[in-house]
Amino acid sequence: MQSTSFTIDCRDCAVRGNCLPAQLDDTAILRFQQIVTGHPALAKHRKFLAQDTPFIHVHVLRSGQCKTEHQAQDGTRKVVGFYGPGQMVGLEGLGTHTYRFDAVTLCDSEVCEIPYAPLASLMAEEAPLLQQFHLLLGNQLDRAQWAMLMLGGASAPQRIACFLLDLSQQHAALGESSELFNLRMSREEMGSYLGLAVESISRVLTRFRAEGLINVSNRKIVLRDVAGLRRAAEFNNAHC
Amino acid sequence: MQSTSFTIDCRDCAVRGNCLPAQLDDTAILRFQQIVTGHPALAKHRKFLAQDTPFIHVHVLRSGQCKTEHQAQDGTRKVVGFYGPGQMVGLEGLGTHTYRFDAVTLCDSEVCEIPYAPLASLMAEEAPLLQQFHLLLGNQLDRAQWAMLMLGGASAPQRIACFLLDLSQQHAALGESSELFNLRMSREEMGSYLGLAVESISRVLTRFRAEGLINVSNRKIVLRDVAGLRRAAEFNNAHC
DNA sequence: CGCAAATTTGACATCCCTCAAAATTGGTGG
DNA sequence: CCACCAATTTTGAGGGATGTCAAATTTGCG
Repeated sequence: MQSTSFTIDCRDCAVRGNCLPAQLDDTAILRFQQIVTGHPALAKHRKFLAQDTPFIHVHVLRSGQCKTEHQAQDGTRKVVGFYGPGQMVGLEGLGTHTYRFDAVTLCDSEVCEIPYAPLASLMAEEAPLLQQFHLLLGNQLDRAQWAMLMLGGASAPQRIACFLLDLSQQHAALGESSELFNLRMSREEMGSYLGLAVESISRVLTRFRAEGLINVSNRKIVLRDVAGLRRAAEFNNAHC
Repeated sequence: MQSTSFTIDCRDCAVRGNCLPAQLDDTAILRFQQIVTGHPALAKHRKFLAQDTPFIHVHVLRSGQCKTEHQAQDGTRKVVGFYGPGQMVGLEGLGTHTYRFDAVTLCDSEVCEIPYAPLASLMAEEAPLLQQFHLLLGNQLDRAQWAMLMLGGASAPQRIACFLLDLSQQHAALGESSELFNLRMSREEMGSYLGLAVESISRVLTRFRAEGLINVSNRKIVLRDVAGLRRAAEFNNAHC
């Protein structure tokens, strides 16, 4: 996929506190880094994982953002998840030994590759690494099950309100503004993820603007009334 | 929750081949068993995990079946998953340190409890245990993401066809008939899980019967035309 | 500046939910 | 063992939310 690769330094990484080596001391981090492969930045819309290819590496976003996408036999594509800095991508391969989805960058991004076999060996020796891996894995499972609740039970406005609040929270977690941000994905990708038609996304966003909940101009979003959005989401769980 | 508990013997367990100690040799299994707590059989409709309580144990179904269920602040309940013998329940707690859902038996069941802390220590020493844990976790993530695809994109008949085929496969995996089985859950629970109204479930099942795809009499299901069901599912991925 | 892609808006169709009621099932006590 | 009652399931009628199709508008990029 890339012609060159190089070792990276986790200690100067912006997401160090949330990533796999979060709990490792300096000597352990050095061991960890030895099995991590860094790559030159990937351009926007680059596929870096291919559905149905063997699972070998755990991939972690160092910067940027990406989506995972399922392609059905009839060619239909559907977005399954969005991922930001510090998140692992492709973990469903742990069960099937095969990536189940394509992973595609939404903007220029850096992706670290960690071959699973040596990672597992290192986990056996460094307990904090094992803990952190399980923590991140548990979070992914939690997010997926929360998404199931949404997709199975929430109306279009509820889904979109939840989605915006979730984005807001993720931005906050990265130390960025939680009320003013740019969508990295198209309406079509949003709709695909939320199980809604592009037109529905557009209509609801317009309605939210008319109701004074948000400002939206193309991909620029301003949350004007977070409490109101929460009411619109009315999906009372810890995620929104 | 239970007044008594006792150690169990994994070697005579029906699901040994799929459970956590699947890959362990006899001496390792003995160590594993020391941290597992067995319990007397739970009756039907017993809650054995409570939403928002601290995550301490990994729970594994030794026999029977259960559902996990989310309760919203307004009291609304929604089924998030169904689990059978050999499957772990409550793993989303790995991320949040809190069970996110109630777990309730659908029929008389046996549940093993494994405290996570010593389990993690043992994983560090027994590599096959680590592998199996990650395999099962990966499978859960895979299932959840597959459910997202269904809930976000499939029609009522597609969801129900998928669901039946999935059940069929699970029964086959346990060495039972894949074409004749009993539903352990009510129409309401099915609908809640699939994001459909009870009435829709009923109507679609009746239609499937009229089309010769299945026989259904209350909770007794016979798959009469698996190929036809697959066509109805038309959700062309490895799960159906 | 110009064109292709993305987004918005409008009109209409459809699937599924809601409400209502009948039929069936399963459990309980006589 | 049977009768009864509550809970579950089925069936029917009608409405509403969201998808589909079509076209106008805006955006982004060369």
